[in-house]
Amino acid sequence: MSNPTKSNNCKNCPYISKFKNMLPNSEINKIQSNCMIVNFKKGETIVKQGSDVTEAIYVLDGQVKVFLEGNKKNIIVKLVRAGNYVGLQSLFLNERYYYSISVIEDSVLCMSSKDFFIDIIKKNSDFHFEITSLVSKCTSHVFQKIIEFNQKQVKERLIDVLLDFSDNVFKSKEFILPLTRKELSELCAMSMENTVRLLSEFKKKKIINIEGKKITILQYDILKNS
Amino acid sequence: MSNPTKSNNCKNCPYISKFKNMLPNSEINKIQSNCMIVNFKKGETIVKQGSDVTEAIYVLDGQVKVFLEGNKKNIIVKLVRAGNYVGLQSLFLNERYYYSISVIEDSVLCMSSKDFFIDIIKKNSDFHFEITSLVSKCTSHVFQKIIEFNQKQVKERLIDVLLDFSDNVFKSKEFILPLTRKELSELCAMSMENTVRLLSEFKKKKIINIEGKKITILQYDILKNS
DNA sequence: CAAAAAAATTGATAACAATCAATATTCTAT
DNA sequence: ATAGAATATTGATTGTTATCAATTTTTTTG
Repeated sequence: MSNPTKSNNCKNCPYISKFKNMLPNSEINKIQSNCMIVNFKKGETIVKQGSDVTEAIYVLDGQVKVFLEGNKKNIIVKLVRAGNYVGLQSLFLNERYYYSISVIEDSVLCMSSKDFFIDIIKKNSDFHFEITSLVSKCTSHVFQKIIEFNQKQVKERLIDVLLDFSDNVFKSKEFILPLTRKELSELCAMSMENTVRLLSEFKKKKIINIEGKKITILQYDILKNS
Repeated sequence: MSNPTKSNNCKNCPYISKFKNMLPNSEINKIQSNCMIVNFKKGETIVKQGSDVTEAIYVLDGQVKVFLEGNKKNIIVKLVRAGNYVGLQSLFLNERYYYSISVIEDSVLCMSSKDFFIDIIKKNSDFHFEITSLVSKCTSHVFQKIIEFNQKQVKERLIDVLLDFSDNVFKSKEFILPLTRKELSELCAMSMENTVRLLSEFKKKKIINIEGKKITILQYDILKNS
């Protein structure tokens, strides 16, 4: 983490503009003078499981992971990319963080204090409603994870993650995995050895190609139906 | 489901009074004339996975389960008792229900239409904030479930459920399980056979006693540390 | 650049938990 | 009250996935 700076222009922020029609200019000005831009380097921790919730956190650039720290292994609940809040679901509870957040590629975050943020949403019902929807969407996502982790086997879970990267994140059959093998396994809630083994199996069958972190999906349909 | 009736007095409803200080009387009157009291019998379905979200649902009496319907087995994500909303997290999304809700003991529900409910929260920021907090709490709960299901073994999961009933639900070492063995296993995300096997094991070791659905925790500390 | 550390890979083994199967018990409805 | 259905129980077996171990490759850092 380095160089927290004041925002100089929320109105032109490509991400915050999503909320422009929910907030009058006067409120955006208030947000601008109350938020802080902070740079994080890959690997740095933004939020540590068990710590106090003091800030609303918005990812302006880069990508972060939300994960649960277990005894030996972690589980990555989701990746959050630029243009999204992260950790919103803890902002409205008098509880400590029950998960950690760290940075998987150099990132820029926008932070506002919890009290300030709550004040803003209470005074702007459309924005408030949007925030409620976002928390709901997070809940929905976690429900899906429960299905994913408990009703599917490791192979299917890994395939789902690969297809998600291809279909939704990079929108390309070829992409650079922004995760280590260990992180990939944490995202699938399985052991790293099995992750590697399955990737090798797919490669041997020429369903995908792997060069380090570069993955190419060669036979999309076969992968999808494996 | 039977006999939907108009509410006759929200102000004296022991549950809704939790929100009294967040809503002016005029709004409570509006809620009263816009909500419907519905009785459900044990086993009946309130919400079917995949169906449209049209109502805000509040459990006035009884108990319901929220569960994910998988291919062969279900997973119960949570039990919701009297005095709580259920399914709130779907009310603010333009998505269908991604889970089902059904009744595990005869229950009385209070239902308001989605649009009406959203209108109410948008006009009452304290109540709105409370609803946001409740959705957040739900998210928090589901996160815990991910840990529970993925970092703990079946034995520990079953123990956790038994202790939760003893400590938090019935606040007694002896209680009548409101679930079948199959439902208990779905709450622990494990097979029914293993659930029964483990219960039998605990009984044989005289850690608990079982007579049908009546469970008595005989050696609390040993159970807790098993 | 070299040494050390971290990450990735592969094989062998073990543990956990699901499934299958058979039977017993309890509940439900006529 | 009784038949049929649903639920519960126990044992045997199988399959999946984690763990352990050993090695290779890549990355980091002094």
